[in-house]
Amino acid sequence: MKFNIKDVAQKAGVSISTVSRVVNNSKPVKPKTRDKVLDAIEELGYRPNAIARSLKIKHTKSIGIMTPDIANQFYPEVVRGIEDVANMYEYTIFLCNTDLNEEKELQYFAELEEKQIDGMIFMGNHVSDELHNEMKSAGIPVVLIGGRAEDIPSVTIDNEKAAQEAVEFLLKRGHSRIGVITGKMKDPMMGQARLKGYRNALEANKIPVEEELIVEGGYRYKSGYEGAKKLMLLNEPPSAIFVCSDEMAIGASRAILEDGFRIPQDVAIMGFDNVDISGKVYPSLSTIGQPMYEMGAIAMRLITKILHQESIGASDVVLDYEVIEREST
Amino acid sequence: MKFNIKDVAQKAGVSISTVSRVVNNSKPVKPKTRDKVLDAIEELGYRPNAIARSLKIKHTKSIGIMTPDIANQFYPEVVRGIEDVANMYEYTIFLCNTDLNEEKELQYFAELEEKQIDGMIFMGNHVSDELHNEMKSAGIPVVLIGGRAEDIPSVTIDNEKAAQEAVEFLLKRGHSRIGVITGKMKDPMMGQARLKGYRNALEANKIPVEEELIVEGGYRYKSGYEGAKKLMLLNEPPSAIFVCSDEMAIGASRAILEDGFRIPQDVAIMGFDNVDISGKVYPSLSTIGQPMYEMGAIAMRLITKILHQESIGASDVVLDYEVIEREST
DNA sequence: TTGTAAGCGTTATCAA
DNA sequence: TTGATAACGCTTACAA
Repeated sequence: MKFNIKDVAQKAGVSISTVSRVVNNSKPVKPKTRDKVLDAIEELGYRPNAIARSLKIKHTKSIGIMTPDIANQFYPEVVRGIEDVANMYEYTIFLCNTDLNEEKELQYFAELEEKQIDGMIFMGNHVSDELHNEMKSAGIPVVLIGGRAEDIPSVTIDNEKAAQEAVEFLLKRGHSRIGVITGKMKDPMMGQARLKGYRNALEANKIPVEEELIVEGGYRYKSGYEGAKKLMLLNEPPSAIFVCSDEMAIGASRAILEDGFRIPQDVAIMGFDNVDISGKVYPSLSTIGQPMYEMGAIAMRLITKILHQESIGASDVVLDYEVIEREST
Repeated sequence: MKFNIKDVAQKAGVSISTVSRVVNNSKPVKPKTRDKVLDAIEELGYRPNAIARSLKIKHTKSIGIMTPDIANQFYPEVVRGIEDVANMYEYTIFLCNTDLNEEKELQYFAELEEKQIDGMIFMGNHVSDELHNEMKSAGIPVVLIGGRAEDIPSVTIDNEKAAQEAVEFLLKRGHSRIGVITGKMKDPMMGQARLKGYRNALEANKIPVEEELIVEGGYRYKSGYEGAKKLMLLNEPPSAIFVCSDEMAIGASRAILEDGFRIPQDVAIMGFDNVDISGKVYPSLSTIGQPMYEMGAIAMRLITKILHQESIGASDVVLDYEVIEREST
């Protein structure tokens, strides 16, 4: 049996307003009547209906998260970061998987907007024009993680600079013939920016960029595996490879080991992300550490700040990365 | 600017009822007036308010998921399975991380119940009495993944049998001194059942169970690492180790490799779960494959069935596992 | 300190 | 085929 505020009021012999007042602690209530109400609540096992409440007060304490695929190594950690601070502020989160599909992004956005979410955190490699419109017109705070879009707060790292440091790290270790397995080139951050960093590093060190050393990957294991195979088949294979995601780097390591090369003696591998597993595999992966948990936590914190109209300083927050040296270099 | 059904009605010059009818396609509407309404909707960019709708119709098309920690290797895949079928049936999911903490479980359950979720999928190693009460009295379908509780539908695999097969697999490869790194012993499935399977296998093969070969782990990498170190320090170390989760198995592998042993020549490793990464690490992990995605998908399917009152057959569905042979054995 | 009543944006019943 | 209107369960002026 499900009871509502009216039942409680009846049972306690008071009006529904006073029940509301004790439930929300919103106005003083005489201790005695408060106790009566509390007893009634207890006895009936009353649970307030948050939907009805939301309808009235016009917010839901729910926020949406759109992630390309929670089953990918990178996202669970940031979602955890989001959820922890969401929970702290008593928000609860809707999770959506978009598969980077614009249709799905749009459809989910509409769905969540109808459900009156108070805010939304978006991860994806690009905000389409249509989605951008939706975001602007929805009238709720949106923050991006790992990407940028006009007029929308974001939390990122400096991918270009990080990538540059990654290959400079390799350069300093004496490598001069360095391959790269990139992200998808249509992805501005994971694709373009990181490749740009690679080029920067070589140019800054007066090393000519050879196109044959650049192979386009994606994000997943398989493309890393294939990319490395390709690279090692070159007449003059690289002595080090900068792989633009850890998952690909693990694939690349496997390919290299299979081909009978040693890591890092024959070829060094530098990853990107510092996904949980990268320190645990053998050989453990040197990589660029992205503060995934923090990115999520900060994004969510941003949302709460906007919601509470605390001034938010710079609305594009750029977090520090770190270069992590492990066994693969 | 946010518009509601009234605004649309006004703009279209009809009553709100007919707007509702065209929005929901619930009753015939003359094509001409339908068009007027559609135009108004378009023009205003009207989005129905699902909260108001839910208040009236008494369901929300939202379901809750409680997971110990989405950042653990195992869960993202099952959550993905859940979400995919949820999406198919137009449900959207609330995600919660409990850290296996009973307080948090209870608190989240109440929160979601107040938000009027239509159903709930629970993952955790145990359903406390209090939570069990809540589940029964909430009046919504609940299904468990990876665990059992009285009167609550569940989807699992036969952990005991799977574990037994895992060690029998080792036995058949000629190992007779087999160590085990267990899950937490207070966990009925990952802890108790899998250890039971280990004992069964040895007993069935008339091999005495030696307590020194049994070390209690947990779930994470570190306990696998430490467990293996301990085992390899024995006067007579095992020639194979059955590790009750892949993440621990990866930790164990690392420990063994560090100690200068080879896998599988000196010691074979058998994991459990078949987490995404286990086929990608080096050496790749032989393991028991749990159909994680399917577990999620089926659990969610169960929810929709109950919600639509389709009869559900057996309410405890036990899925097949598979023993996967890779490089570590 | 408490109660009455209006209203949040829908759906659905009933009449027209 | 359409329109008034009463819920749905709550919060919040306003009055007492």
